[in-house]
Amino acid sequence: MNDLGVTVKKDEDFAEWYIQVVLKSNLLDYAPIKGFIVLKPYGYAIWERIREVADKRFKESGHQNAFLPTLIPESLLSKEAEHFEGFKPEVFWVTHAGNDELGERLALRPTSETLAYEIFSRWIRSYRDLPLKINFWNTALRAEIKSTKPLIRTSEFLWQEGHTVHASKEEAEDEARLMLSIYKEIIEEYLAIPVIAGYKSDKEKFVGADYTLTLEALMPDGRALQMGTSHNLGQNFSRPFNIKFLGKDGKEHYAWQTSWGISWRLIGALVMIHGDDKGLVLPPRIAPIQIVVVPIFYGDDSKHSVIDKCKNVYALLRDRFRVHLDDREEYTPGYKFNDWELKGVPLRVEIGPRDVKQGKVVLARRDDSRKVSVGDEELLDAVTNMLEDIQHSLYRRAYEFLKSHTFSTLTYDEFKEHIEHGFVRAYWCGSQECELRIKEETGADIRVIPFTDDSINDTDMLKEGGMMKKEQVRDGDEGDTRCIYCRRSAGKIAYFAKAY
RNA sequence: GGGAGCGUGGCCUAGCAUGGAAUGGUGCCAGUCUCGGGCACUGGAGGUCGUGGGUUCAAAUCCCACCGCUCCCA
Repeated sequence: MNDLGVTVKKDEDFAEWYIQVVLKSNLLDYAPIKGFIVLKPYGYAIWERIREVADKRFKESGHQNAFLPTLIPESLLSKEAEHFEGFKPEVFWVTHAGNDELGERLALRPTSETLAYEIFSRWIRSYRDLPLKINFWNTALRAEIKSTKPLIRTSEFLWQEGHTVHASKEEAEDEARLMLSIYKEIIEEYLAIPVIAGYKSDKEKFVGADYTLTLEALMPDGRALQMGTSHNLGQNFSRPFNIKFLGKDGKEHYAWQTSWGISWRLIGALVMIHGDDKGLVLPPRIAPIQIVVVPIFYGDDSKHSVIDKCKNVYALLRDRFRVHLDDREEYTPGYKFNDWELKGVPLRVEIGPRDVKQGKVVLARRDDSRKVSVGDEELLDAVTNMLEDIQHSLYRRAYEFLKSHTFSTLTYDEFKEHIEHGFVRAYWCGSQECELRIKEETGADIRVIPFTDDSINDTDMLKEGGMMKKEQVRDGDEGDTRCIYCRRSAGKIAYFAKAY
């Protein structure tokens, strides 16, 4: 063993493990500017898969892609005061054009609401122009100086930001909810990461939004990670940006808006949740390479028959799967096994002289390291089933982790103990003061206030009942539903956790 | 905002106390040999010791300043 592989164990030094995995598996590299990274081809291929899946859903639900400039004049960015105050500390400013100082500073977009809405206001005149539903695949820049982490917290990140304009409040609400459910589907069914859906508290919501919907996942170190957000902006932006339309009633109305986004942070979550001591483990539905074929040959005698069989298998699988034939001659099979395991390819097909002779191949799973030998005629079925099985067992494993690290409690003492290990589900009075105090004393935030009135969460946790029961923290708690902190009567149930 | 530590071939690293030819591993290149779990051997290329200044016959080593990075505390 040498330092080509990951040299620390995931459960012994998680932070170091994460860095080694993302670097050594060839996802990314550091850039020469603090807080910035370079996404290498293998990492970008994962982003392309996420983008492919998401883009399809966006288009199916009536959204169109467009492009916006990176620079936003200060006068525009500051037009919505609360929004500006929120982003100000992390804005990069362009102050010069060549040698000349600019009359007005230009922000490198931290997010595009202000720029997009200035433009939207020129496009919208009548209710017939609505709804306007546009998505941008781009990057955003936020100056992160402390505690940066590749993919999780970087000063520039790849993301998509959707921006919509609607004629009614209800329509905007539905849109915000719909996009969250689309995100949830992508994250759970493709990335195999279970999430908890609900509202952000006022303290944690997007600055300028009426409310923010969020999806929260739990990382192996017990910290929560925000996976995607969808904001109902109400009329908070349409007023300052003057997005008005003439309704059927012949009167002018301010429009109702949403914005929503997911970023390459999802790749970071993927690494943390599914990875192991050997490196990455990618769910088949999102893996850029689902199957790698590795030939094993001794001398020239068997070499040709092995290579031929590998090519046949490759051709057979290529139509239905993303498959790669590793025919490099300068590396030994053992080296290749380790290399592809580091890169997280879900399934490996090994073909050697023995397999050629017996009319078989060896299939090796990345998730549990099991190897099986299957006859050539069963190959297609076996591969299909195994990939599905890997997809589901990865989700299952992540789900069991989330479940076993989500604690329900009625006492603050227990709260402080559990908060070190995952989500704590507790009653909360709804006051920001309690929220701040808890943050101060324990380092934990309210990550999500779960939905109680809809079907979004019913796909998993809630359906199983028990600890996830909607109206109660725990079964039979009707007698004590007071706030975990101030002991006043509680209006809500909230999930607390330390966050990235 | 406060404190501590670290910068040596692509990467990791020895050397620094007590100044005197820059150590080893990995990776890279060539060849031979191998290949069912990171093969082995031989040879080779690759270094402004973060930057600038100072002390000294002599500085990776001691002193000063700067730059960069990491960690801890608020």
